Amino acid sequence: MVANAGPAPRTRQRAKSSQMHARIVDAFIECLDRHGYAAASIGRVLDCAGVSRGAMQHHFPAKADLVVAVAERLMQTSLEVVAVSARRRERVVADELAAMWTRLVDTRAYRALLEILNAMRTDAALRARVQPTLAHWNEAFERRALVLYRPAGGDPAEVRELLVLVRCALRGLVIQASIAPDAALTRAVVRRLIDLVAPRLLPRDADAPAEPSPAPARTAPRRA
Amino acid sequence: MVANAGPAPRTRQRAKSSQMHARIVDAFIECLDRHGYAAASIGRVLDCAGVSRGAMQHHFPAKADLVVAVAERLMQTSLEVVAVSARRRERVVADELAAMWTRLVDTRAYRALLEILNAMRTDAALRARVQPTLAHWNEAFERRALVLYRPAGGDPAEVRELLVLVRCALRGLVIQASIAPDAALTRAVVRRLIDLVAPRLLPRDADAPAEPSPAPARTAPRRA
DNA sequence: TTCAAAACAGTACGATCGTATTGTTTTTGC
DNA sequence: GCAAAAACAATACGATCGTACTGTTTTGAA
Repeated sequence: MVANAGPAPRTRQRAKSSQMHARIVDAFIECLDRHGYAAASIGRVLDCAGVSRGAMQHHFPAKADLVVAVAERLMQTSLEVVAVSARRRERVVADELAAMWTRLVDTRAYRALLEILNAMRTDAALRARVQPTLAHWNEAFERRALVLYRPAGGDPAEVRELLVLVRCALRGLVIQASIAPDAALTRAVVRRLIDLVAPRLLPRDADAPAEPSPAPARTAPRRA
Repeated sequence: MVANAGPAPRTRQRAKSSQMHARIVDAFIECLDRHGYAAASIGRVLDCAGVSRGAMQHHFPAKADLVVAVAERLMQTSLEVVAVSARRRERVVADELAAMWTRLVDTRAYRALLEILNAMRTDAALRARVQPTLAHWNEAFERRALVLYRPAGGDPAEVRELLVLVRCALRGLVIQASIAPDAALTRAVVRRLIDLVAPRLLPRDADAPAEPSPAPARTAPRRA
């Protein structure tokens, strides 16, 4: 529950504290990515971060606190990544979706988050604690999406459902790419997904016309 | 490595043995689905199956043996499910994809398999042991797919890539549906996926013409 | 019938997990 | 400067994990 955000640490103590806090969190993220949720034990995180057991106990009285803190930080980070990616002026839908893979999903941070999300499936207590942040995360995504895109088919639910579909597909692709590494296939699948979804999402404020997409985009024209 | 398939058990001993074998495997699958990979400990499986530690030791000397056996059984089972689903005469692509969700993915068995697949991401030893079966599994899927479907775009790689996309999307949707249960949204996303993919997969042997798909299928016409 | 092997049962052991506990250093408010 | 609190360090403990080990029953071939 320690507020990590902001330039807060005025005193010297809080500076050291939040620095240690960040070291633990970063180490846990790395352990999640490299060893998975089950093997991301406290001892391993301690070794990875180079901190003592007492420090861990002080900042995170229980392991669940650490997991929740990391989950919340990862979700916040992912929102920032998406925001940065959208602040660009180009606004080509296909490029934004492609960036969603390279900059957001195919990332150490997202793989770590995926481990937590998957753990939430069977851990009711964890699910209950992360649920609020997760809901806020989803809402933020959808609110942004509805501002940026309008459905090609006219159905207002289409944007939301398509973006859930994209997220799920990329999520599943992370696992696929990890257990059967085939970079060419992975790239091809991402492109297929984009070719299918992008024509149905039209940019809302036309700073640039950016792909009016009258044609259903047959066989991946290598992007316009 | 005990051959599970076939009507083999001629003797009384082998009958009992394979029965016990199946009980352990089934219990492990249920534990994987309900508690996740990390919490699917031997003790829990023992309680769930109601067998002794000695029996477990006899049939599966190490836990990895159990995991591998279960992974292989689950993959084999999923192949059978797909085969049954394809033997029907209707051959409507959209229906087949829909069945892939309800009969294959949204299933206790597949959730268990997903736990193992996800564990393979970070467990190199497990990945190495399951890799051959996994490769065979993927090949079988793709071979069948290439027999049943032809690409609407002419690109022969399209069928393979689209089916990988479908599998990944449904895989990610399993997690989504578990951590944020919204049955309506889940169904809607599955339908969106089908509406996007089905028009690009044409049935090969036209027992029935079954959806020639000249129109790109705009807003989910509730299935033909 | 006999005997060895398979099948199962139950206990024991070392390792590791998460957490509680106690002690030491550093920082801060007064 | 000083007491209190925060921050960090280090050890200890109970629980659980996976596996090894020893005993008992059942089975199949001779």
